[in-house]
Amino acid sequence: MNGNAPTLDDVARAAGVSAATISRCINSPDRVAESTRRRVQDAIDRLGYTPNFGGRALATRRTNIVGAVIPSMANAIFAEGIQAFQEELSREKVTLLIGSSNYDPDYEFEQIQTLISHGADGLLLVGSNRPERTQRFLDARRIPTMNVWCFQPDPDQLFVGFDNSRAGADIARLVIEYGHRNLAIVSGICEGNDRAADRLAGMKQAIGAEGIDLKQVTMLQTKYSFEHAARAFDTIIAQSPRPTAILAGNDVLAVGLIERARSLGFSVPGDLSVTGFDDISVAQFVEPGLTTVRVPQVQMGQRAAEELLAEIRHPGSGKSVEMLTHIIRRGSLGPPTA
Amino acid sequence: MNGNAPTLDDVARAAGVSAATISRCINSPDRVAESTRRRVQDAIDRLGYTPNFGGRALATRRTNIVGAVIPSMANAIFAEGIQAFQEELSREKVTLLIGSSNYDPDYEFEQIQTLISHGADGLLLVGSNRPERTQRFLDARRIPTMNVWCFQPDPDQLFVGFDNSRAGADIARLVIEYGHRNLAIVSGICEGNDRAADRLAGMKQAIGAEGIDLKQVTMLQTKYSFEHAARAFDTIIAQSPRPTAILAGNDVLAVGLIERARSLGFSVPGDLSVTGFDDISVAQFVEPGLTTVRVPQVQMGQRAAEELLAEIRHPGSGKSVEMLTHIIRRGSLGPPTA
DNA sequence: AAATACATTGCAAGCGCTTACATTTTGCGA
DNA sequence: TCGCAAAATGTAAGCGCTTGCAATGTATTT
Repeated sequence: MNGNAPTLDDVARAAGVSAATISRCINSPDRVAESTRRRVQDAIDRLGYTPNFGGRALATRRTNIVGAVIPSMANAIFAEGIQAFQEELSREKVTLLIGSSNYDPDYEFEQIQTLISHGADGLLLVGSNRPERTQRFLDARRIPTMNVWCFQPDPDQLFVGFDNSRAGADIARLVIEYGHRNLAIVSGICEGNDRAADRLAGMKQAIGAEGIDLKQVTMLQTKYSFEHAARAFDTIIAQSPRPTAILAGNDVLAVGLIERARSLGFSVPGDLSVTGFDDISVAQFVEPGLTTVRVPQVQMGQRAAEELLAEIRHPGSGKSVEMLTHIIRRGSLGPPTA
Repeated sequence: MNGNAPTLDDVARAAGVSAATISRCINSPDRVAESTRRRVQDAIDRLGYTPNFGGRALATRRTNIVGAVIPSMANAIFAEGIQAFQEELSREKVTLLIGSSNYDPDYEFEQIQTLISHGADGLLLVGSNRPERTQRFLDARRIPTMNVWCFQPDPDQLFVGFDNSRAGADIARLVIEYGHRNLAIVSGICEGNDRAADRLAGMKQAIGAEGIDLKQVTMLQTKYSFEHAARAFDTIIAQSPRPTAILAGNDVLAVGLIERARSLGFSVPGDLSVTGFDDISVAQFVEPGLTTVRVPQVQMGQRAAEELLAEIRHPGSGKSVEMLTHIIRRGSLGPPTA
């Protein structure tokens, strides 16, 4: 905030009208005569006036801010979706406040509180299962909240997302179709991360259904980073019998696995197939291209914005939307070699 | 904002004291008697009170928000730096509002206005040369502003960045040292982007200084995307004599070039070397690894936060800092083949 | 020409909070 | 016990904006 910022009154004086008129010029221009509007606009431009946010928030009891808490800004997974979300919001003159939780529920709660105390009219959150305490806070404040990246037919909550479990099952089934029986899974850490947990559950379910003994499947959970993936690879490759395919819980892990494999001299998919999840942009630029589950990030972001805004403006009017994923086939998945 | 949110008065009534006392409990607890403080804290907890941001902003003329406008959220270039910036801020209980300009000066100006009107106490901007109009606005408002990703010894402005021109020269020199005489440059679009322009200028200067005729160097400017880079590659590869090395203005372009090269059957660096700029995380995962200029993103973000906060709290006390870049050698640059 | 409707504009009361200043309470020395 | 400084608390005036209501001006109808 700033000492020399011009206020409504300054503009009013400059334009020779009352403050109310200026306010109306800005908020409902059609209630003001064309000629005055021009004069006012002129004064606004000349003074470089911008409405003071605090004053406006106080008077309207609306901030036109929505908050988003994403698990991480450091990788590309959420970038596109958030970008789309933001674009949709700014079309409606709503500002986005972004926080990141680093996949930590406590930190997520903290971020949520910050956002709320900054007056966020609504919230975008990733995933759905959060601690009791967080949910209680949200409920008590009756903050319109949109959950993305997951989907549950829960009438009390707003979702725009997809079924991680089903998508996980789909990709697992595809791998098995290719003839792999000897599998490993490298998942994200499931605790506090329902998307990771659901993906894993879906994969396990599909694998079991295909008659493969889950006890024979090496399963690891690790952080979403190239290095962690590399370490996971080292563990997996030491198994005997050695898996012929690794299902990764997301693309960052998958790329990490592929890189490590190749730098150790394994060929992908010759010696070993790898699949990903999310279809972030690296997925098509890694060598070989990553066979992965495409998540409709952009659509998800847009739609989430629409429905959240609807819910904010007319509580009860936001709708939940289930989106579909599909598998993108690139080179990283092939048949197993004998 | 929320109809049922308790206000200071509610708390005051519940605790049987005046609103002023509650305010003091929150902002300067030591000016309140221990016993009342406990009673008040109790009421606050019971009611789940959180100060209203608008009211507070209005009264203190401080928001504890800083804004950042980055050119793009869609690629990874700014992600790490911004993350570091944000972490540093939140340590000080300051919230970050992020906007993106899509490399468009007009849109940047718009975002800046939004940020300011939301009460940002200070601003983080990428690069330094912005339109007259933008600069005037900033100056008029006396908004503490930090410029990153560039460095100019301008006493009137705050910088935490590095010399793009020098770094550009460094990498060009390295390429020439490898024996390349036949060069091409694929730069970002320089108009309105001083970083891109400086990098290009540095490269040209170094190339000229090594006695290579700049007229023989194919130079293209294009948007930062894999596809645009691919198209640029097609142009370059049609040149005769064919360049043996391409200097890219950033890593996204470089990766795009490499991918296109390989998919057309060229070997990198066998047939053609490629260098990047920025060292985003894909750079080490593309095949071959990208020889590029490492930019100290994280440090830059941290330091920018520190100095900007200093400037906000005590105008005049923020310092400009020049950081150093260095070249990371990976596989994409090799000697030319005869 | 008077009456009516409607479009413009101004007036003034808050919105929830902080803070300078005024007032009350408390603690302590004489 | 009284007086007085210091500590604790209360009072009230804004901070910049929106908005219901009132007042004015203008055009249309009778």
